[in-house]
Amino acid sequence: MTALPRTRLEPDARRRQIVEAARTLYAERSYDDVSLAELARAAGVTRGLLHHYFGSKREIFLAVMRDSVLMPESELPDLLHLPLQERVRVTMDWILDAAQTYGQAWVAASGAAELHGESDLQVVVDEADDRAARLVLDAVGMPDSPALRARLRASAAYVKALCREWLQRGTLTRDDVLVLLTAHLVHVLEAS
Amino acid sequence: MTALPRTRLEPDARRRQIVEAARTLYAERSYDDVSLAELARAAGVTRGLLHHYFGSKREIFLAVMRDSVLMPESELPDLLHLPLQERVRVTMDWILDAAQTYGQAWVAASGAAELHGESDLQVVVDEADDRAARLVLDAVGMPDSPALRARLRASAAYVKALCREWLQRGTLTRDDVLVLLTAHLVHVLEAS
DNA sequence: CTGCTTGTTGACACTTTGCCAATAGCGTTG
DNA sequence: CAACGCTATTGGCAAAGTGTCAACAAGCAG
Repeated sequence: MTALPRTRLEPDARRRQIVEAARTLYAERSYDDVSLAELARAAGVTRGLLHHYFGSKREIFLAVMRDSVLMPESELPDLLHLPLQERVRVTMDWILDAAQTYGQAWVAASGAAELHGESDLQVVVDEADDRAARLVLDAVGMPDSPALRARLRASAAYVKALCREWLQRGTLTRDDVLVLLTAHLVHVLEAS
Repeated sequence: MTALPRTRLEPDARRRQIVEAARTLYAERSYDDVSLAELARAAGVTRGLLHHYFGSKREIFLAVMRDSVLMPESELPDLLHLPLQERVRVTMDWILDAAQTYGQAWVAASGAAELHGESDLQVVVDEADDRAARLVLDAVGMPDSPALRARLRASAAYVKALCREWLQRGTLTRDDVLVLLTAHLVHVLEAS
C-alpha cells in the first residue's frame, strides 16, 4: 500500500463524504456486516477519522439513516381550491412518486425492527414519520393538532408498508396503493 | 469463579432456556449492547454452547424475535352470524387485548428498521405479518387471496403503529385505536 | 463396572471497535 | 517567502467480542 498524499477537507465536506460512502455500503449489506475498516477504505480515509467525526460506528449508521429516511421537501402547488378528496389524492400521488424515486431506504424503514426499548434508530424513524405527518397536513391545508398528528404518524407506517408491497414484492400495483391510501387518509382526516 | 457442576439437558430444553434468557436481556438493551459473554452468563452456560446450538450471535437474536413477534393463537368464538362490521370489531378488540398483554415486542417491531436490502429480521417480521393477515381472514370468515393478503399485511404495520401510539406514547386511547382500526379494516375487506 | 454417545466446556485465533499521542496540510503573519 | 499555528488526519496500541475446535464428562446401555 503506497502512502497516499493526505488531503485536508472542511469538516462538513468530510462528514458528507463519509456518510455518502457509508450509505452506498449499507444499501447492500447490513449494519454489522460492514466493518469500520471497510467503511474507511471505501471513504478513502482511516478508521481514526471515522471515530474523530462520529465517535462510534453506531453514530455513523444513524447519520446515514437520518438523511435517508427523510422525505424530500414538498413542492406541491396550492391545492386549497380543490375538494378534500382531490387534495389528498394529489398529495398521495406525489408521495408515491417520491417513494419510487428517492425512497428506497424510506420504504425499507417500515418493516423489521431493531426494536427493544427505545432504540436509537426508532427515534430517528419516529422523527421522520412526524415530519411526514406535518407535511401531509400542510399539503392538504388542515390545522395541526396532537391527536391528528398521532393518527398520521401511524398512517405513515401504513404508507410505507403499502409501498413495500408495491415496490419490493410486486403484490400491489401503484394504482392499488393510490386508491387505498386516498380513501384511508380521507377517512382519517374527516374523522377529526 | 468456582466451577459449577455441569448439568446435561435435552437439546430442546437447553435451546428454550437460552432463548428465554436472551429475551430477558434483549427486552431492555439493544442487540449489540448485549455480548455473548453476558448472555452466556445469564443463561448459566458457556459461550461455546451458544455457538453449538445457534451458530452465531445473530441467529440467537432471530430465534428470540421469531417467537416474540408472533401473535398468540386465536380462540375467537364463531362470528359468522354477525354482520361484517361487528365481526371486524370483535376481532380487532381481541387483537388489542393480545397487543396489550403479550405484544410488547410485537408492537415494537413496527417502527425502526434494521433495513437495507432483505434484512434477516425483515423476513421474520414479514412472516409474522402474513400470519396475522391469515388470522384475521379466518376470524372474519373471508376467503383468502394473494391480493387481499397483501392489503392485510400492510394493515398489520398500521395496527402496530397505532398500538405504539397507544401503549408507548399515550397519544391515543384504546378506544381511538379500536374505532380507527375497525373502520379501516371494514373498508379494506369490502373493497375486495 | 465398562464403554459409548453426545451435551458441554475451555482455550486459542482472528476480527473489530475505541482511544490517543504524533504527524502534517494549509491558511496566516511578519 | 519563510516561519508559525491551528487542526484535520494518521497509525498503532489496548480491550473486547465472535467464531472454532479438540478434549472432557454426564448419563445411559450392555
